[in-house]
Amino acid sequence: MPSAAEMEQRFVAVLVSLQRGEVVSYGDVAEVAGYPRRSRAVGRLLSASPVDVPWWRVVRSDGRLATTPWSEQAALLRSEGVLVRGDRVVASPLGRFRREAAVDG
DNA sequence: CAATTGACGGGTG
DNA sequence: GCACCCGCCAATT
Repeated sequence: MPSAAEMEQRFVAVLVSLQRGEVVSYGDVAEVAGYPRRSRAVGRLLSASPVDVPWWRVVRSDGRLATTPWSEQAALLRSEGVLVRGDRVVASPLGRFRREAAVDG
């Protein structure tokens, strides 16, 4: 059984692999890292932000940004070409881990 | 050790 | 959209 540190290390590996304009959900990061249903652990890692990772490319599974209306996240995403309306990501491919686009005007 | 707390996710009405 | 509900799991109290 991998330790919690190992798990977080895997999370980081996935996070740093995200490309510019690529958006994924917390659950996606956990699953791709090999730890399904560890979405909360991903959020906890980012809340601690112990490492240099593109945290702004991680949103909720429904496309909403972080719990609080962090204007910075929206700004960073827009700077990468991601369409953001209010606290929601729209017309985003949600990275290479999500096929659905939930495209809406 | 029990309860609470989150940058979560899905379901129901 | 809103209000609740439950499951989940590491850290904190």
